[in-house]
Amino acid sequence: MTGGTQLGLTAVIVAVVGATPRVVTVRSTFEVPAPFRHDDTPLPHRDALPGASFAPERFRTLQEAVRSIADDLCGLSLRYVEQLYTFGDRFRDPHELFGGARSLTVGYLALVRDDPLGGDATAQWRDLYGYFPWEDWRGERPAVLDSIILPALRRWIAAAPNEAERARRQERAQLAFVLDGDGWDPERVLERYELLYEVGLVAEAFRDGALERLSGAPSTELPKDMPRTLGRPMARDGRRILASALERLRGKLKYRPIVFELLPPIFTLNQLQQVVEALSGTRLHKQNFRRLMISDGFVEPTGAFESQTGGRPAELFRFRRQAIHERTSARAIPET
Amino acid sequence: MTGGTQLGLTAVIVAVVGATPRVVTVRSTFEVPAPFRHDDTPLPHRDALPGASFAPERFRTLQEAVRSIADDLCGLSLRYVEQLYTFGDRFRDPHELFGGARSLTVGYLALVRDDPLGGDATAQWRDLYGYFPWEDWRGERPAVLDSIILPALRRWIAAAPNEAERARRQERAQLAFVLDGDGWDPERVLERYELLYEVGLVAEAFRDGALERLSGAPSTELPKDMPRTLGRPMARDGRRILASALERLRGKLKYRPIVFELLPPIFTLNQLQQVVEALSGTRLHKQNFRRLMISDGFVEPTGAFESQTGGRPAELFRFRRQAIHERTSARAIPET
DNA sequence: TTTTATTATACTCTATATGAGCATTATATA
DNA sequence: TATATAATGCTCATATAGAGTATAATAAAA
Repeated sequence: MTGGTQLGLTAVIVAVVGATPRVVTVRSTFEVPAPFRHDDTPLPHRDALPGASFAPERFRTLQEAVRSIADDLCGLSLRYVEQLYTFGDRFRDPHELFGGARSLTVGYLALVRDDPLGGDATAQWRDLYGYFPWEDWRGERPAVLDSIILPALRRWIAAAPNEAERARRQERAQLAFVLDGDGWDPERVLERYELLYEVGLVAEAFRDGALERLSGAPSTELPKDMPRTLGRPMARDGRRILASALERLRGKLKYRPIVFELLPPIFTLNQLQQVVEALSGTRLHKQNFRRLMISDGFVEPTGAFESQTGGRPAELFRFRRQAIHERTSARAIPET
Repeated sequence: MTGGTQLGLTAVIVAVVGATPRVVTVRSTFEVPAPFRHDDTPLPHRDALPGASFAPERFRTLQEAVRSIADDLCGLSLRYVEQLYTFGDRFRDPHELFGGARSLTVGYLALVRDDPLGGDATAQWRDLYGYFPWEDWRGERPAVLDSIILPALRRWIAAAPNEAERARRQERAQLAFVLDGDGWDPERVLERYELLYEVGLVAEAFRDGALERLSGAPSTELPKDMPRTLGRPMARDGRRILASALERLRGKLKYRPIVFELLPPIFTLNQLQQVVEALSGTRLHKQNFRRLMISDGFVEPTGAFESQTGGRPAELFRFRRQAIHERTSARAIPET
């Protein structure tokens, strides 16, 4: 049992302020150990997801430990917590490259209402789409797609060493980014991030390649001259975990009423819609959204009105918790 | 850092033979350590899910390690592997009760075609519904529901210490088992298992209570006289992991074409339907199922026919992999 | 005070998907 | 040749999604 494993917990803590989805980051303290450090050592990325190693003696469950981390590091009391995925690929944490034990982390998604941060002084809210600018389709089609991503993908496909590999690349790129035709799937967040990593369009790919070379580990092939990379990078595999979180969130949005965890107890349908749009990254049809929310029974009117709308006052609604029981099954295989 | 943690991997390996869903089990070797053993020490449950501790130096990814375990223990080459969940509750493994380190395991769902087992001589295929007899609604409504489960749930609700708790119990039972009305949700597999555990209708609840008392740990309150318990028990929290797997499988069935991983390359629509029914535990309308499969483009006719049907020969179909691209979004929030 | 801009809300229309059932076809067997 | 059995084809009613038009209630501008 050489080395053993180190088990950590990582939290993706999400809130929505107005129309902006936010995530909590803390400042990463990782430095390449001195013996390996050169003049051209790449600077580590400083945005990290809040996390800590799991202390088995202190917590009965992993979720309790996550709540404690969120409280300690961010001063937040989490409303909704859900396990995402356990990340265990070799070298996911650069410590491993320099003699550290194999590092695994269990990722969690947490939702909170917009609250002030306390705890660790480095904790702060950041715009989620700063990390994934290609994921926000609420306004125009994201400009980076046509200016950078699609051309780079086409070059990457053309550069395939053989025909079979070219076909595979074509298929992956088509599925993730829709090279031609339409059919952007908001849910393929992780697939897209991983493809960009592989193609070398995110800074982490270069950082990891450089660290691997420094440490003497066999390193990934990537162009020497770093092209323009996209989105704000994160320490370790933070952005991969964040991508998993956004993917899960978008998936669940459709069939579980989790948005309400992000809203105040009383809200207008427009606020509700803005939060959904912020997370799904798409625009919705207002009248139909309204019809759906009401007919599904997820909301009920309070009789009160919000008049700061700039137009006709909007009725205030509250979440109907019972609606979960009356839930209609998602698109189903036809029954009997 | 007292004790530390032990990280394992656990595989739920599923196949469908005809209309019977199967899962691989191996024989558990756990024994209560001698100093704690009494005359009335509960017998450990012998069905275990295949698993092993994670060897970080040998594997680049957790999934590689799972494939290796499946090969070593069961002689199987896994077609489809998907991470389920990481189980880390205190005492999920009885070793912990007797001084062992905190044990976590990462659960994986794997699908294979029906293959003979090799490897560990104790590996064998077992009927999945042997573990969850209340989950199979393909024939009659499962008899245990009315004969045992619902009455026990009603007693449990009535025995609540106060009104608030009674309401909570009522709500949970209604959601999971539909005390009255209709609306059985095939996907709430884990919720149902956990409720039965809490109510004391599965043998593991008694085993765990007894082991906790033996070890001196604070133990759960359960009736002294064990009532008739339901389904085949499993070692440790195997059945909880299995329930997660079935839940995930049923969920994915609706929007991802994973059934095809369980079928031979060429199959009739009836075979396809039987596999879906086996996993979902429900009956489907044959003509509509056919219409859906064809219109979604998931299958294409081969031109060949199967004549051992007992009636008109059935056309043989193959899976159309491209259909994944043309995928239609699941029940969606209305767009723009 | 009237007009205009703005947003909320109500309602309508159409295309499609789903749940259900009936009708027809192609086999094996009596 | 008749009968049982299963596969396949087709129709119909209803529900739901996507899209758009119409009306209502405000604040701010004219």
